Amino acid sequence: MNSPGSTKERILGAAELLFAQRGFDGASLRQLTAAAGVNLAAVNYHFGSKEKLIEQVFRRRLDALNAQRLAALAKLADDSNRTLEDVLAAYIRPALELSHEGNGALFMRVLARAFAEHDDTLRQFLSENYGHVMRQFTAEFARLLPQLSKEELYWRIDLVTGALTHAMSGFGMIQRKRDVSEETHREQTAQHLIRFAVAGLSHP
Amino acid sequence: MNSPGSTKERILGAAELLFAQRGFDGASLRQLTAAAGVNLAAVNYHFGSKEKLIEQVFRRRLDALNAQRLAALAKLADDSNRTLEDVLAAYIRPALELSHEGNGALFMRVLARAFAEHDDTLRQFLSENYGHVMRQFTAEFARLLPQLSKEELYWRIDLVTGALTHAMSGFGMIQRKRDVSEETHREQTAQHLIRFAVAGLSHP
DNA sequence: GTCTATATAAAGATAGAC
DNA sequence: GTCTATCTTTATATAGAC
Repeated sequence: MNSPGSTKERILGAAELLFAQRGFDGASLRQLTAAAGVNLAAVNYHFGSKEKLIEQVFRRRLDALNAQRLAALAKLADDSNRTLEDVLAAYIRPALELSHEGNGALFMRVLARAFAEHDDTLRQFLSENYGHVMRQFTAEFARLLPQLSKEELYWRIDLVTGALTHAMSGFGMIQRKRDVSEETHREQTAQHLIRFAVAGLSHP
Repeated sequence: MNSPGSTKERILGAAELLFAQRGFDGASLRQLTAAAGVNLAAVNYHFGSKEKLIEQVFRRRLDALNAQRLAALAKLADDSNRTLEDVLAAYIRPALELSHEGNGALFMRVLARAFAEHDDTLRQFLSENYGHVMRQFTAEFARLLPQLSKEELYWRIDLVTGALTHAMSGFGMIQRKRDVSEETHREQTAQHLIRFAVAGLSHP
């Protein structure tokens, strides 16, 4: 790992912010290095190219996020009474925690952009590196919803994924009311998302 | 309106394709005019700027689409027994029809990009020109779901919107099976989306 | 590891001939 | 309304001094 204030880390932080705000094409290396307070040449020195930098922006967050999701799912494997709520919580809560720490909310916007981009290179990178996570959760959904055909299940998972991605990309703007604690607010959000996902997956 | 093969119309068609594939920043005026088979200078002559061209790409589809949605909603106003399904169908079916005609599916991808962009200029343009549509539908949802608090309703509408936008942006890739007619396939898709939306909005 | 300077390509936009 | 030619800015990337 990199030390917190290192050049590499500052570039990654600035990249996350500017990619969230202006997109991968919209944010130039000039804006990016200026925001990070480093030299223009530093990106190519440390990452090789803009493309590689983009991959590292994803890796920095997704490695930990998906490890947490799989750990939460593994924990449930012991419990033979695990419910759809439990499995969805294992998927949603780590992302929700990330979106409330530091610039995690910005990253969720970057992720939502990646979804909308339909860019083949990026999709392949995400699929190769993190595809196994979705596959494990899908298997678990199939187990808990045996009445659904394969096609029906895929439809619902796709719709739920779209809903969650969209919602989490907006977290930078959701205003927590002053009389609600940070903890309570996060818990309410989790409940909204989980209940919606349960309804979307399991309706008759 | 423009004649179908006019320079203006060909630019709009090429822009829709390239914006869907590469985004607003990713698609350059050079690529765009080359694809349209027109001169580079034609964009600035006919539209004034790239920004104005982007607005026209939206107008060309959204004017008709949202008019159809409101017309379908108005038709329901007579029926005092109208259901949530009816209202959702009024919102979803016109978009679904658009996405199956000509390059309509490409436009749905452009629209999904616009959602993910979080670009203030674009959001303001869409809100100013088409915000009244969402407001009318929201009022209708509130009437049909009186048990939900305002906050709860907004959450659910936001999640459903994300799901539908995501789903419709993928229509270019959904493979219709050979033994299913185009008509049947579209009807099945409509049913998937409407049932999902009903469940997401009205779960207890 | 960081800097300046620069190479090279491509962007949006416009002027002026036809 | 369409063309060529060009202006100006900005992009990614790299070479070579420190």
